[in-house]
Amino acid sequence: MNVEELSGLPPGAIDHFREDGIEELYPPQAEAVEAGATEGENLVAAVPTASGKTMIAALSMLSAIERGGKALYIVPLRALASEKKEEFEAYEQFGVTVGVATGNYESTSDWLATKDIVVATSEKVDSLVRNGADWLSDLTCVVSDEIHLIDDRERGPTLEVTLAKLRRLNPGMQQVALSATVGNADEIAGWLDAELIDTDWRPIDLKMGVHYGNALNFDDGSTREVPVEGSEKQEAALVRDILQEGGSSLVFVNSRRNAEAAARRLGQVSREELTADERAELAELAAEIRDDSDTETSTDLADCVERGSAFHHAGLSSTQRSLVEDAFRDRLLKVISATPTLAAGVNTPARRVIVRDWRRFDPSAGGMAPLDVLEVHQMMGRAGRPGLDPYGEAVLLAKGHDESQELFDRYVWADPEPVRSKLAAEPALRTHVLATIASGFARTREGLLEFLEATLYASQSGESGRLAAVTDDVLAYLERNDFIEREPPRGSGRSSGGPRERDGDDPADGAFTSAADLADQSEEDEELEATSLGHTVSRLYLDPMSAADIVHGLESADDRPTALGLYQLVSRTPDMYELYLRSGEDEQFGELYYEREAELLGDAPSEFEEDRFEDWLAALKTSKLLEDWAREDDEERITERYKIGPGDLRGKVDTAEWLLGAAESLAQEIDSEWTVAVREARARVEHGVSEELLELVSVGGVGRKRARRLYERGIEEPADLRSADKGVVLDALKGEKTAENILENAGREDPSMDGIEPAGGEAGNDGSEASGSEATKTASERTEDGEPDDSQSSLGDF
DNA sequence: GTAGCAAGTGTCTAGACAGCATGTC
DNA sequence: CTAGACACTTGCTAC
Repeated sequence: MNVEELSGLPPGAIDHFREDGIEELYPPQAEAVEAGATEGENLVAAVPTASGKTMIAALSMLSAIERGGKALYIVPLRALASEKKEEFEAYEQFGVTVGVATGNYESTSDWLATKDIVVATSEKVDSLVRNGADWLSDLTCVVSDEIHLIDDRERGPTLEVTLAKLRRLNPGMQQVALSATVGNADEIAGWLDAELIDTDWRPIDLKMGVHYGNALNFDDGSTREVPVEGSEKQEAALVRDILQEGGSSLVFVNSRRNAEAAARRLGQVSREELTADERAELAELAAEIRDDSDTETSTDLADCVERGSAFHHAGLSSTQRSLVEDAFRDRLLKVISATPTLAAGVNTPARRVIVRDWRRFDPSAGGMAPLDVLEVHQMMGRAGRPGLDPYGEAVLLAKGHDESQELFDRYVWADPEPVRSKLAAEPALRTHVLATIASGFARTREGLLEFLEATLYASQSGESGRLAAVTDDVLAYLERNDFIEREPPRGSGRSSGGPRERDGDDPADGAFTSAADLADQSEEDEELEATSLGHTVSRLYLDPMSAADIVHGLESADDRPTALGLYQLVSRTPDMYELYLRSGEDEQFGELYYEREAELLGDAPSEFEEDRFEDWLAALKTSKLLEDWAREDDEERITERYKIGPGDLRGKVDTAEWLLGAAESLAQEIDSEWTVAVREARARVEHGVSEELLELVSVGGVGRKRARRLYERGIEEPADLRSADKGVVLDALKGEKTAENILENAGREDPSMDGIEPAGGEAGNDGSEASGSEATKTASERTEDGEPDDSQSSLGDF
């Protein structure tokens, strides 16, 4: 089918596609159009990665917009949200507007309301539903990308429930679901009342094979000689082999350490094939990486990059990740060894994909467990760059003949697993049952069960017994913790009351009144209603269990909680991913625990309950990390001390910021006297500063480093910036431009630095030696009152 | 004495969404 | 039912 034959798209769209080099639709795309993609029909497209799924979505969304509607594109990752946004922004030339909504990415709901296409993560959509964004009921087309992630234990239920809610809000809307090829795409299509497009078609051929000994055997029967020389590893031989033909490779391994070690070794291979120009460009890239963060991870990565290889995992900072991805896409980097981050993330195709490790440590399995077929196929699907490679190759590595055979059977010939809903797990239901009640989608137990009937889980399981049983457990939990109340049935004359407003007199609750009215209101049933606390928890997007922990912790505090106490409180919450205790650290943190026991909120588990006590210490470790951060320790020092990467540190700080923000709202909600303490702890984590710098850091352009330098020179609050000697300010802030900018932000009348010389430094003031040593002293060697503190430095440096 | 290597032993394990309101060095 | 790569240490040999 030619693009010219498409109808129902906004004027200009077809020209745009043609300019983009698109003339003929791929077969799956043509199939989608025939199935009614441009006419508002529901579709499930289960097709391989990189075979034009986005185009199917685009055709659906654009035609929906042309009919006067509005489209939502749901993605699993923030990085994908920005990738898709950029892709769709090309449509602005023919008048289609695009907005993004993720947790850390701009945008008010009002602003999103004006956009034709909104790209958002599934959690963000869920959050928007909970917060009652009006525009959600204007949607006429919803696309769910990577819908097979519904199978994911943690995040799948969110997608599932959110889709069910969106369908309820907009009964007639078009649903388009994009999936990897999975075992049961037909079931998903059945659930969504959608036409199914299920095909293995790819724009470039994919040859799958297994390397063993000196031979690479492919699924099409062909063989390629790839000898392994001397003590080198199989992957090294395979990378060299394809690199000599000008092809890049992607190596998937099962741990960060393996990724780093492999990248180091593969650098020996890639450096052999570099041109002088490439060497120069790589040196620049390496410098950029070193510049981004001063950590061991950065140095190691930069050392690899100079040789044309790189590793990729979640310990990298987001800047480093995109630097690596971009350079690989530009064919500057020849090989990346990666953990699964790269399989699910943004598009980074390679000529040859090598799946080195097909087993991964899984404590619940008691050892190494084989990866899912779906996951291995996702990695393999990264092989083949459209327009650049004649075909893609995906290779598994076997050490023996038997293993080779096993890999063919297990992964090459095998079909991916079916997608199974994980909704009936208690943690998932705990969250979603509360949200469903709080946002008015159900107001009785029966209404709740009826709502859950619209999920994939129900359509898969057939019997609702288990779901009902878990729901009852969850309801009991929510009631026990004062998140919901059960009320005896009332007469049918009762005003509906805002489903999200506890002070029930607000009758109009915007778009959601209709949703609420749909809820079953049988007069016999007792009513379920979210308490004010329950509404808050739902809107804050907290796991109710986290909220309960926080509330109990705050209530148990007799004295003003310290920052460490609050950090530990949020760190032990299910919403904070645990930092894990290394060998010997149980003792170190056990010691720290006895030292600071009094600061911790709530009751510690007994030491005889080993697992729970260890979790408690792991949370203490996380909170110590946060305290170090809020004490102005350097990134380098923290990453080294906790053996983590810059990306992990950012992640922990981000999560803590979010949870402490939520804790502040909860503190207010329960009228805790510690609200201010929580706010301050949150601000300290947000900016990474000690208490005395909080004021300074509120000035635009002043962060933890600059604030410290100003403070050391006697400028202790924003008002001082307005009166301070400019020379001193300039000395603290270096660049004139920066200094002027900051003075302006502080509200100084005349911020100009013209003709000002930096003051201080060696010259003048009271003893340059004393001030110098004060300046170089790391913050951890200071205590709140400025005295040196022996106990901290001995405890601090493990 | 020491370089170089084989064998033995201990360690440790993927990822990443969310509130709210704006901006580090 | 279920681990295995890496990094570091020790021990041996050959000069």
